Amino acid sequence: MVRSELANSGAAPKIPRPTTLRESVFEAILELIVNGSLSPGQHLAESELAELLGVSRQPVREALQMLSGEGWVDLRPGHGAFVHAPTVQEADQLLAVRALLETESARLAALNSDAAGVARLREVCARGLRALEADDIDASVAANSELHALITELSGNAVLAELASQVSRRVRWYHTPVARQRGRDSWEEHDQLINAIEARDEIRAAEIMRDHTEHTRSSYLEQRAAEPAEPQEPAPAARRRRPRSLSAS
Amino acid sequence: MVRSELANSGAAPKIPRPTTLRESVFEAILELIVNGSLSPGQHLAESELAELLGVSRQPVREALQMLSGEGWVDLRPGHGAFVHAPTVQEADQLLAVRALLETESARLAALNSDAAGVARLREVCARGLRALEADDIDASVAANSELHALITELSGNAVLAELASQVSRRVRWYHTPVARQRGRDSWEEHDQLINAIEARDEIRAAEIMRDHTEHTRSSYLEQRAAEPAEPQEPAPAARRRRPRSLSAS
DNA sequence: AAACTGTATACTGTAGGCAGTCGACAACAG
DNA sequence: CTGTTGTCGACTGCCTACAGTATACAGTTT
Repeated sequence: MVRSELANSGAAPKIPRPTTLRESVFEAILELIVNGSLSPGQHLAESELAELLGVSRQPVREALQMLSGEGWVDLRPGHGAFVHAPTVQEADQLLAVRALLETESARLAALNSDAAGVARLREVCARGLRALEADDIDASVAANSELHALITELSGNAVLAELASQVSRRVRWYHTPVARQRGRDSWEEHDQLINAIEARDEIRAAEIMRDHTEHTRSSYLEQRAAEPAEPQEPAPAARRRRPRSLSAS
Repeated sequence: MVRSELANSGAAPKIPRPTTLRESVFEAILELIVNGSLSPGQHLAESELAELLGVSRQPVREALQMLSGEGWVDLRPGHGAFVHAPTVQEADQLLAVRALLETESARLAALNSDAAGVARLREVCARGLRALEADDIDASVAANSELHALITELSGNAVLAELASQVSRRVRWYHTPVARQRGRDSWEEHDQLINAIEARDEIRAAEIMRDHTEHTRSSYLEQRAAEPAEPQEPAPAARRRRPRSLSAS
């Protein structure tokens, strides 16, 4: 059954399917949170976001609920959405979970990966190092995320990869400012990790990844210890009324 | 500062706070999925669910998005919601993740738990055994879930507990029919696990939990192997039009 | 007879609107 | 002056309505 000539003419550019509005809004708000335009604890009024983004309240509502599902905002019935304010304890717990998930990923990756996978790992690793040399922090951080994501993908466990991805995004938010501290060491550990994966040494791969994630964890805790204290008061949960300023800057 | 007499008159019946409608709808649909009224792959039309539950489409939409976030339904833009149809591979991966999370929970619980926690564990364990003696499968399964939830709680890592809880709920859905197979063994393993936790033996606790979850995993795979094949065709993703029957039974 | 095209139908995605509720502030009583 | 109560404002939660779009069916053409 020769369906049609068009079907075989591959290279379908996949017409720029306008994704649903709620997804665009989701990305937009997430960006505002990650880059700090919206500060933790801040109240998010649907109407204001809607006006700011030029859409109606409905897509904003749905986006906020998606964000709530991934832990970016807290939804208090009747009160609306508040940017999630992570406590030091919670950040630490999240880092612990990330360590667990990534360690297992590395172990499985060592068991399952093939030459092609290793090649991809090396490529990303090289890219990260180049970014580091060039003092391009953003590119370095991005490459770091990409490398970890790739490892979880190579684990062959999609569920694990999905979970690790979510956890990683939040971790990155919490400790982005810390990232610039440890660059060189981090990429050397990555290199050793790839070696272990290539050698199919699951024990060593897991070990290196555990140490690696523990390093970033302790580095995060040091950073926090150096700071004065919790920036936001924990009890009143930041109920300030009328923030009125969503100025994106 | 004596606030008021009322504040101290404990035993507040906590007026039946009407939770938001979307949460009730969420629970209702989840129940329909878990008990099989809605079969995997089935298309869920918002209007029908809305009419069935006596609410408007809006809360249904929001509930469906919550369900999508936890992996119960798949949301295809422009096409609506479909009950998630887990593949054998995915179920296996989920069981692997559960094993990972619960093993770590058991390890941490062994490190952190106190006498009170152990006492609660023993209480639940005893309850589960009684249910088993009485051939009360439902109560036994419930106690099982409760026990595992309690262990994750005792781990002291709330993030880990939250993740484990979500994963467990889905696992339970997948292998509920399998549960009745291994009852006696399961509760004996639980008993040993509690002993290890009480003895602060993190290594052994983790070991027992890993074996325990691996047992249920292999038992699941055996069950699936005994069955003919995948009940639903994977490719067309179940696009059947007009199911029209949401008959709850 | 087979395939293509036009039309009808039904569902989703989004917008707008209304009632209920919560918090804050001000007036009032003790 | 302190504690209480009434009123106002604002926001959320939900419902209804409309437009856009994908699917199925039937009619038409080759």
